[in-house]
Amino acid sequence: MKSLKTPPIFCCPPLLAGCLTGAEAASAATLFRVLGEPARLQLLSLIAAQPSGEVCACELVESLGLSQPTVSHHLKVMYEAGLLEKERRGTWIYYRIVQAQLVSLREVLG
Amino acid sequence: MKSLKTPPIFCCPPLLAGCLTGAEAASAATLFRVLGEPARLQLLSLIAAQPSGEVCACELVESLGLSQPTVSHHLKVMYEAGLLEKERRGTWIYYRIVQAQLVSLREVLG
DNA sequence: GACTCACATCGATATATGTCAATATAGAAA
DNA sequence: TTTCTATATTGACATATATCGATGTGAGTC
Repeated sequence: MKSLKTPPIFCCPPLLAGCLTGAEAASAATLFRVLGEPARLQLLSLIAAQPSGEVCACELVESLGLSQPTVSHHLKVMYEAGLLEKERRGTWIYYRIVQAQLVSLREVLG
Repeated sequence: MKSLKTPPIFCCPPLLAGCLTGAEAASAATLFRVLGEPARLQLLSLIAAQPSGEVCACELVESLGLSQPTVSHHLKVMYEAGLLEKERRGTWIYYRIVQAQLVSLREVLG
């Protein structure tokens, strides 16, 4: 914090408002934080690598060295963040990537 | 985990290797995790909004509602992640954004 | 040297979260 | 209904980290 007894002589004037509002920063940060986990990035990569664009959850459990509850947890985190959509077909649940969220993050990085 | 006593009859065959290796996922996740903090995104936004492309640290301290040690911590985290570079000029330290890291993250999202 | 400003580090604390074993739930098939 | 498979939830634990007050460090000024 700047000292209270002296005016800002040596330092620069306050910045203009930045491009990102607090709310925008918060929502983008929530998505980035979801991506900030190697296991989740690999799950996304596995889904994206499929020509069908979807993968059943049991395949994802087998592909990483993680337990089934842990994979289920990561899928839930990404689903609730809007990065994945899921569809039940019989016993299995298929996950797909929601592109819109990734696109908005790319714009933040631009 | 799949049951050990039965072969994978009802389930699908293992996936091919995903696009991201474990190491690639780890390094990208580290960067995403750094971005997964609203305060850090706002700091980046403030720096990016400057025509000069650089901002002295004291301005950043004043622009967010956070204490000076906290801002210093966030700047250090981003600097060590390679997202920022800094230059001391006299008493002040100026921070600039390193574009290369952001570009690589955009590619991961593509 | 003495003082001030800018920034970094330390220590402590609270909170968040990744992980798994155990268990629950839900659908399919017998 | 009973049983099996697929997925989710719970509870517990360990680790990471955001935050701040206090203090240290380094540069400039008097």
